[in-house]
Amino acid sequence: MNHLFFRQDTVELARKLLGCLLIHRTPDGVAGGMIVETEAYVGAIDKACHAYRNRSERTEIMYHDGGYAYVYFIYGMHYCFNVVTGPEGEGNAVLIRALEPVIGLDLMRKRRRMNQLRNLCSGPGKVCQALDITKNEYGLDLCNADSPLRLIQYRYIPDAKIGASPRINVAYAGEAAAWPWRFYVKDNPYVSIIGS
DNA sequence: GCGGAGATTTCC
DNA sequence: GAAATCTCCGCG
Repeated sequence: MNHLFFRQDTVELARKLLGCLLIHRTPDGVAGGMIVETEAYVGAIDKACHAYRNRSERTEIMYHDGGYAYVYFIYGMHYCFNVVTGPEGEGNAVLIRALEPVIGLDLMRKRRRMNQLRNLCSGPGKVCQALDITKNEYGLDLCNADSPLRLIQYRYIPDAKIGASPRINVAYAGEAAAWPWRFYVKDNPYVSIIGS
């Protein structure tokens, strides 16, 4: 995947990223999984987006060309991983909310102190803990074949298998709170909220 | 400087 | 249902 791919419309990309593999290589080994749940955030119009009228040191990477990693720290204890999308200057990103574990299962189990496969990567904070993604990964180029953090085409998810819903925990965002910009693979047991 | 709130997870 | 826990931002 190259930067051209990530320059597409952000909501469209949130759908297309389902079925891709996210892989992180560290000195401990390689870990990764298939993306099964995403959320789109669009800076120009979306009150829930960190880059909504808020260009700062923290959000700076969101304004770059698509295909870079945006990682932020939340609630004093968790990291969340996003893919920057769209052309330069817009402030868009797709939050990766859940993976189906594929590579490095034992490494992820160890990092999560958890054996149950369904609880390894079923939430944005869990994904970062299982893959050891922290602020050190902020700004990494996801398109570079030599990068330790990469996105790779893996499975094609047909439209009929894609569900949509409002995004999670953005009630404060006014009318944007109701926009159906969360996407997930239907009937996949590794999404963060079962039954939706 | 200070205070509040947050794209979460976990356990009671 | 609430605690844990910290960084950033806005206010003044």
